[in-house]
Amino acid sequence: MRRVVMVVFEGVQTLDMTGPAEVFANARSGETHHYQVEFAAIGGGELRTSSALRIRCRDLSRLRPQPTDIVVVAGADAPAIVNALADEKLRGWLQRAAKVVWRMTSVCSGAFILAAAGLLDGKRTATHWRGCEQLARMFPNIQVDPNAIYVDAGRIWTSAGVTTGIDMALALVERDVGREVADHLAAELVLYMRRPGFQAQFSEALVAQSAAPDALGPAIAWARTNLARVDIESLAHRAGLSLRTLHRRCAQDLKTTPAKLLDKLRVEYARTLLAAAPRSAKQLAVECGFGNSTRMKRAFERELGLGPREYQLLHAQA
DNA sequence: AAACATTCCCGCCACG
DNA sequence: TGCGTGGCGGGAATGT
Repeated sequence: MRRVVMVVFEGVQTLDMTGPAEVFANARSGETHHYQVEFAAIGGGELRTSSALRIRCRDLSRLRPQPTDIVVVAGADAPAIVNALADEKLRGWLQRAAKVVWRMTSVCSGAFILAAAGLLDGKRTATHWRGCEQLARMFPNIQVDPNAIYVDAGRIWTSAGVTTGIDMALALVERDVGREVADHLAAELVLYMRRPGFQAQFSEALVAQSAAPDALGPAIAWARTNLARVDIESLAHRAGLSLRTLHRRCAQDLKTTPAKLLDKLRVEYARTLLAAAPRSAKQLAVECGFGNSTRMKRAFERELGLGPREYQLLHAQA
């Protein structure tokens, strides 16, 4: 039986710790549990999480890292994470543990703590999409992968935001114990779909809309529900902009171009349709506004690095 | 696979 | 003059 050490601190993001904890604590074959979960913080005692939940935890300083341990470092929002980063004892413990334990992992902004302890140098890393740029700036040696849900860098794993910790934990269970147990767990937790590590962590459409000021936002929202019809011209019209200005606004506000934006929305929509029910490539292409399956295939390859067919196969498991 | 057609992008300039 | 906009046109990218 492995021990899972959930490393927490004052103000820790509740789901970052409870999500993975739930996965590990419920991983079992018949009556046999595979993990024993412990919550630990420097100093121990009682602390408050982000959602005002109070938890009682062990003193991390007194916990001796074991070769079979999995360590999970949770994340937090701005003030709490900064305090955690500054905690020398915490960093020291993590550095010592990293040399010993089976796996060192982080959820969300927990990656900042691992980074501050120097454990991510030269490693590919995932973190919350909002923190990607900052992580890359603060630690230039780290290869931040903004698209990953989680990253398996050998003994060190990092996951993106909040609920992605669950996906990572499931992947770890699958690695340790096997596919069956992981699948069973996913079903128990009523997960809609287990996500592979490389799937984009957020909806392109939502981000595009929130980043787009005034008339462009609603126009994008409209485009999303009319993908079978829109083209660049109608999008511009809808936004009340000329083609030229639409190009400029896309470049400036969304760091993309109109054609690429539409392709992204289309691919994203295709993915949700694919997840909902099987359909022919031709029909899917029409529904998403690609028109034909060749164009759709190319767009998929550009956006995701794999075609619709492979994408579908990959998700058939769930 | 290669030639042909279309669409897209962006520098440039004129306008208010 | 400064600032944002719209239209033009050609070369690049994409699609057929």
